[in-house]
Parts: sequence; C-alpha cells; structure tokens
Amino acid sequence: MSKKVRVRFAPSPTGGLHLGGVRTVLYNYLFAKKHGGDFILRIEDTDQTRYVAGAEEYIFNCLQWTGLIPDESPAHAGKYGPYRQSERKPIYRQYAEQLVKDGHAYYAFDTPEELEKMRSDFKTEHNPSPQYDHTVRKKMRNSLSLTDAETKQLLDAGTRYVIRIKMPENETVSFTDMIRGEVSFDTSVVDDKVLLKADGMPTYHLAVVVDDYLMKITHAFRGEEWLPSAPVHVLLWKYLFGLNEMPQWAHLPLILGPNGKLSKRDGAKYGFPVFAMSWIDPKTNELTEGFKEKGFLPEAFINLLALLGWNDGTEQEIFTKEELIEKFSMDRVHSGGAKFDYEKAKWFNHEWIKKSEAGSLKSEVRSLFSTNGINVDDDNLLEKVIGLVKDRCTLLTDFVQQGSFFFQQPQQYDLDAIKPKWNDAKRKFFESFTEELNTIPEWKSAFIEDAFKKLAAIQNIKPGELQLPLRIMLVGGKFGPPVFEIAEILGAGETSARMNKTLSLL
RNA sequence: GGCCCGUUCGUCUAACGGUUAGGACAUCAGAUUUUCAUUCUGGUAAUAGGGGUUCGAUUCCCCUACGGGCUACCA
Repeated sequence: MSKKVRVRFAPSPTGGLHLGGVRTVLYNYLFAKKHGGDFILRIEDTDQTRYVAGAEEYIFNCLQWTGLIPDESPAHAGKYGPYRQSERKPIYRQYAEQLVKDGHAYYAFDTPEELEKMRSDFKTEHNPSPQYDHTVRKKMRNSLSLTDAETKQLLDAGTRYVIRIKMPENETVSFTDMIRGEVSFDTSVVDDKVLLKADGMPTYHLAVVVDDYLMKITHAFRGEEWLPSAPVHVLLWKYLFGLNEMPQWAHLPLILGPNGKLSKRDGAKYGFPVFAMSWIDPKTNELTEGFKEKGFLPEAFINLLALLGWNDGTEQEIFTKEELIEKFSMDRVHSGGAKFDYEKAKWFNHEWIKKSEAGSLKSEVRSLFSTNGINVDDDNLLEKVIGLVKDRCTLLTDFVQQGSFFFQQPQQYDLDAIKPKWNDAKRKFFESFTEELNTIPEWKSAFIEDAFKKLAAIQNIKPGELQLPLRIMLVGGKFGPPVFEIAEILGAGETSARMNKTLSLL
C-alpha cells in the first residue's frame, strides 16, 4: 500500500506572490486533490533579515482568493506543525551536528570579510564566481583545515560559525525528476553549501530536507530555478534519512517574461499584473497591482495558469477547478519554460465572464460600482444589467464602463458622433418622439422600437440614421447593448429626460 | 567562465517513428450585428542548424547555435 500523498508549497514571505508561485501552488493542489492527499503550506522564513510585515497574511489572502486552500498551514492546524520554520528553529541543529559527526559536514569559521576576500582572490576571467568548494576549503578556516584542538578551542570560545556540507569530490548524483526524467550532477562542481547559519537558523537546503522528512512529504514540486541545488538536497536525504524516504521531485518549468524569468519589473514595464493580488511594499509604500484588482475572476486565473505548461492532450482549454483536479497529471507538464502572454490571459477571463451566471458576478460588480461612486440598491436590475453587458466585458472592471449608464446619467456625451449629420429634421424627430413616449402601449423594447420606426417613417427619415443619436443620448457613447433594450431598462421618464438633456446640448 | 535545464507558427501548445504537422491566443479578410462586443467563415504563420540510427524522423543519439536558470550565512 503506497503512502498517502502529501505535498507542500513553501514560500518565503518577502513580498507579492507572483504568477509562478501561484502556479506552483496550483500544481501542488491539483496533484494532492487528484490523489486524495494533503496540501500543506509551510512558511520558509529562516532569513530573519528579510522579514516583511504582512507578507504571510497576504499569502493567505491570495490562497483564499484563488480557492486553493491548504489542509495544513500555520492557520490550518495539522499534526506536523509548527508550519513556520522560524518556529522550528530548535529542530534543525541536531541534524546538522549529526552530519558533522558522520563526516558529511563541517564547521566553518570564516567571516563575511574572509569569504569576500576569498572570492576576490580567486576570481579570474575563467572563474568569475569562485565557490567555496573542495578546491578551496582546505585554504579556509574550518574544521577540515584546522586541527581538532584548534576547532574545539574556537568552538569553546564561542566563535561564530556555520555548518557546511562537505560535497564529495567525484561522485555522480542523479535522481529521476517527474517532468525531466533522469537528471545528474557531478559533485565536484557543486559547492559546500551552508546548512546551518551563524544565527542558528537553517538555510533552505537543510530546512527543506528536514521538514519534508518530518512532514512526511511524498512529492516535492518547485520551480526549475532549484534544479542546480537539487544534488545537495539528494545528498542530504541520503545522509540523513535514506534515499528510499526521499519524496519524488518535479521541477516546474519557469514562467518567462519578455526577457527571461518573469519579474515584477516586467509587469510594470509592459503593463500587466504579475502578482495574484495587489501588494503594497510596507517599506516604500509602492503598490503593485494584482490580477484580482485588475479584474480577473479567480476561476479564470487558475484556468490560465494551469494551461501555462500543462494540457490534457485534448483541445479543451476552459476547465473548472474540478475538471482540473480530475485531469491533471504531472507527466503532461511541459518541460520548457513558457512565456506569459497577457492577451491570452485576458481571453481566458473573457471566456469565464461570458460563461458565468449574472447572479454570481453580482457582488463583485456591485463593489466595483460602489468604488466608482455608484450605489446600486436594486438587485434585480443589477442582475439584468450584468446579463445584458457581460459579453462585452473582458475584465471585471469593464463593467463600470459598460454598465454604469444604467444607474446614472452619462458623465460625457460623444456629441461628435452625432453632430456631422445632425439637422433640424432630426431634432424635430426627437422632440416629437419624446412627446410620444407616453403613448407607447407597453414599455418594452419591441414596442419602443416599433413606435420609433413608425414615427421615423412618418417623418420620412431612415431609422438607421436616428439610432446612433439615440444611443448617444441614452448611453453617452458608441457602445453598449441594443439601444431599445437600454431604453426599456431606463424607463420612459429617464429615457425622455436623457433625450431632452442631449437635445439642449446640440 | 562553470554547471544544469530547455528549443514545433509572433505566443501557449498537440502530434509518445509513418499526419496534407492539429488546436487556441494574437493578426488579416469576410458574414452577421443600423453602436461596440459576441457569434460564424476563411487566410497568413512553425519542427533552430548539421551529422547519425532507421525502410521512414518533429519524435531516438551526438555536435553546434540559441534561450533560460543557478553560481549568497536569499529563498
């Protein structure tokens, strides 16, 4: 009987959660749910110098919005807590010490200045970034280059030190990646990564292995940028817990911007969101707009992210979360990086808005209206309006432009669209049409249209020439649903008022 | 520089040795719509290059080129 699937997403709470992060969450979540497993959120906050207020709460908000809710996390109690690495600090040291004892790691006393000196001393044209590896470790101050007595003395004196992994000199480390197949590395070109920092906190390398073990993680998915350090993690598994216990790895392809790995900068530069939700940097107060605030539906956001690097082998592109759970499989994840295409992202959103029920869009649209100064109290009217205009909305924010004229008079009139062909005959038509409004048998679009056309025929004007002016009068611009349906919703009084108002402007 | 990963239309991708190389976004043209969208029809557009293996390579192998990632007491 195989073990229960357990996967984790382990972000570092240092700022906005971007596309790639959410996609990693998504693939973790889908995989877990598909296999009836657990999805764990673990906060990787081992770098105290990078603490950012509010970042953790922000991550929870993003998960809430996307609907990818963890089974275990700092906010969802589980048996394997704590789920914040800073609160697990005491756990890690013993493993690092164990490695030293077994000869797989060592104490290093080099100060930051000494490390910097080493890098500049060894730096050459051929080797622009020297590593702390088997070729230099003997020249540094550590328990490998010093005698046991010297080491003990330094330790006893309370000298600051780190624990580094001792990479073997000539081994090939390989493992099978679920997406890439077998990947192998020569250990002689991997450096002696720090495992335990001078402040007693583990680095990512130690923490990820220890926590994945302790939390019984069965499958570990992360971005491709982690691939180069995978041999360190594999070795740590081998030394500490045995390779049989190691989770199966999958390194997800990167999501690229126009120039390499997608970054916050790309968003600002090319005008599309990168973060799931808006993020305000507490230090600079700089606001970075998110997909949510830009007007994306969470369903669409998840859908487009899922398809960025995965497909189910058919030509289907629109998937609900349930369908994704059912159909997702890691072996259909593409191995190459994917360039993010904002145009296609918008298409997904448009599709989702079109297929959404007007009722389900109501609360979002209502709050959008209210932030734009329009308070809607008629629920039925709102739903009717949404149903009428949603095909024209690519982003949720488009509802403001497409729908607000139903609730308030247009702020501006595109009179230039009328003026060139305006004449006294048309003015006369509208004046008499305004007066005839109350003779229309029932205030329904068909009757209104009928009366409109009859009057046009009597006055010998082509109705086509009158429809655009009518639209401008009611809507303010050249957009919106069929004009007589608008009039129906507006009501006779308002329709007449808007016609008169515009007439006075012409 | 070194190491690792990758490479099918502009973009996301399908084709797990045999297809007229398929779909979607974008784009262009047309139809519908007396606004704008929606909808519909059609078009342009790709296997990076060179060697192998094979009766046959988009598909397998090698080399080159290109792209990307990593190269911190950051994750």
